[in-house]
Amino acid sequence: MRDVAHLAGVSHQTVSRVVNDHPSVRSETRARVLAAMRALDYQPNVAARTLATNRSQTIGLVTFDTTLFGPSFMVHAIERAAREAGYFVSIASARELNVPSVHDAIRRLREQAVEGIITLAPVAAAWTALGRSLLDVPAHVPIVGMGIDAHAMPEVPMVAVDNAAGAGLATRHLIALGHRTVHHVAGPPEWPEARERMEGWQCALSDAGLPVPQALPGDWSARSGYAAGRALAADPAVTAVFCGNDQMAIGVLRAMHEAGRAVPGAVSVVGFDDLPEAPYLQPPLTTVRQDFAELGRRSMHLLVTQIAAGVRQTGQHRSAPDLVVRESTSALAS
Amino acid sequence: MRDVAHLAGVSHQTVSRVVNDHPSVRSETRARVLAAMRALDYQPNVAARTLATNRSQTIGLVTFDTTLFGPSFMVHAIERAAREAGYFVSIASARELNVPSVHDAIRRLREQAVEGIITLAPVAAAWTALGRSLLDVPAHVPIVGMGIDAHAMPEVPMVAVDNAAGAGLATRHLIALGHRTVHHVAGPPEWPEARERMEGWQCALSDAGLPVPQALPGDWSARSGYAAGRALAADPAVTAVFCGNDQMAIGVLRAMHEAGRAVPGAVSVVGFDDLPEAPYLQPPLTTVRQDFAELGRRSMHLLVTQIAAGVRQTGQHRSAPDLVVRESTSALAS
DNA sequence: CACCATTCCGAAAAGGTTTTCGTGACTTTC
DNA sequence: GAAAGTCACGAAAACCTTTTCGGAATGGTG
Repeated sequence: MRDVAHLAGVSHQTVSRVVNDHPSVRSETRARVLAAMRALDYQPNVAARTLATNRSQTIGLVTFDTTLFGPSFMVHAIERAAREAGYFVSIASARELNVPSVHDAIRRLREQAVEGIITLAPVAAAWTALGRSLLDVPAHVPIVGMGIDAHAMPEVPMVAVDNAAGAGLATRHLIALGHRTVHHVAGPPEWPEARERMEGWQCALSDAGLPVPQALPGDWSARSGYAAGRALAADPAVTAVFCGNDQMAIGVLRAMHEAGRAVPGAVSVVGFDDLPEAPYLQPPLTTVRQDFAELGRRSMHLLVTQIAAGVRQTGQHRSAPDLVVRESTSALAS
Repeated sequence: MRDVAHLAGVSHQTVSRVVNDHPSVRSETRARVLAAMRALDYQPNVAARTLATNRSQTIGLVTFDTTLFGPSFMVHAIERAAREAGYFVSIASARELNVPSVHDAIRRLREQAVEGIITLAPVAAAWTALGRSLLDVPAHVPIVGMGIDAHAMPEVPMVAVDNAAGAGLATRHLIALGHRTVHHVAGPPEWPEARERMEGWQCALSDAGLPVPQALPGDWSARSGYAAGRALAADPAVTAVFCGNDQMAIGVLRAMHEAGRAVPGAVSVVGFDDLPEAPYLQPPLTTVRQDFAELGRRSMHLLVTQIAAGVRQTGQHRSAPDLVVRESTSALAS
């Protein structure tokens, strides 16, 4: 910067003014400075700027498993939104699905002086711990939780799809097709999304006065869906299955096929997420679509608002999912 | 830090020494300082440290579409490896699939003073531009390209799976099953991976003295695979298809099914990547597996080496893929 | 012509750490 | 017992910006 100032024949403060678009600098001077900057390939030093302004222009993202479709899409959407808002994004993943890992990721991020944090990691328990850490360091760190447990963490603003409503949509769709009950392959209970979807499914069944079978445990993977599917296929009473996500639905479809139970002829299957591949599965999967891009934008917006205001906000921001009916569901053959 | 020093009754330099594990500080003093740090919940200021040491402890990741399985997995693997090596990772995505976008992402990263860059974005053309930018700013910025065009960019070290070899494996597998030729659904030509797989497929056919049909264009998506699949299904001469990735293979499987052409009875299909869902598709997909986690570790290792040495390295680091045979391929019924 | 506003720019402090150098105290060695 | 060496720590400079304040030049006004 000193060199630039020297070359342009001004002082370094003037260069700073040019960089920051300060009004009071003659346009002729500005041009000279800009020329010098280009000539020397000047790159402002973020560290020094951060030190002087106390603003890092960076937000932190704590992830757990970016291999899953939802989170990976979210990373993309958030980066996009952050760039447009003039922020960099730094990511820190939780090593494992437990409290210390999430805590550690947040610590690393804060150490890096991020201006705000968005978290994609699940673990209701970890959020309790986060709450504690947030109380330790009073609420000057803006944060938004994506898909966190709203009950356990009322003081953290959250944005998520309305999972219970989505599950309700799926379950009622199957009920309307005449199924006497709907079975459920659930995601891991550590994920609030999984629990909410399970609740939505339970409620929809209860409200319709139908029996609520035991849900089968899954871990979001097709492999776990396949395992659950084999169990369901063995029971001739099973005619409708709602899966916690599309990957597990893929596993269920496979298990049904192997067992010779036609989908949707004998068994109807519904997923959740609407993967890009969903229309091309065999059969094309009926599923609940959530608008990940919109969620990403919303969370970023919420974070920026908090950063600007310097005040923690609260509240749930739920977006409504849609049911996309394809060919994996049909009326119960009576 | 001043407060910590004051509380511990030492000067701030001593605190710095404790933080940086400098040897010459009496253990009793160290304990006092550590206690003070804990008491005041002291967090060292990264900006100031970066300013003083000229090291940001951050590496940059330029991505394009983290929605695709490969890249999203890679982000995960790299973050993991980076953390273990003591680095933060900051991501910047290219807005579009062209030169200025990639260039801009790199500029943003460099502005942020990252110590090195790993790029997951494709576009051979963009890499040419990157080469230019690297010459503008002489090689003090360590970099590694994942899946870049090795011919166009010999001076940038790269790590990738041996795509041509993988494509050869797949194609020869089909040839060995008696197929008279193998059709190909290719990824977008902007991606070097797609071009290398295409070349591997061509070579394998030529080497076997078989005719090389026109490849069908795809964009990695199941949708594009489906479109290509419909065209292939309409041609009764088609008995074997090698797809540039698993998603497109999903689309092809669907198209074959709709057209009433049994897989693998009438047509054999091979994919590339080995998605976690691949074993649960209908039929379970024969595909080429690449070890994404290993690739992530390797690229990080290469980057760290460069950062430590302060010298740009070059060379290709190829890892060998495996063919995973499942049920979507079978011998040609003669 | 003197005075005031306004515009443009420089001087200097501040931000929090690392690092080099120096100093005093203590230990070793012949 | 003195010289040499080691250890623990403090003083101060350096890293590169931003920002506040004040000064100088310019232009306009009474």
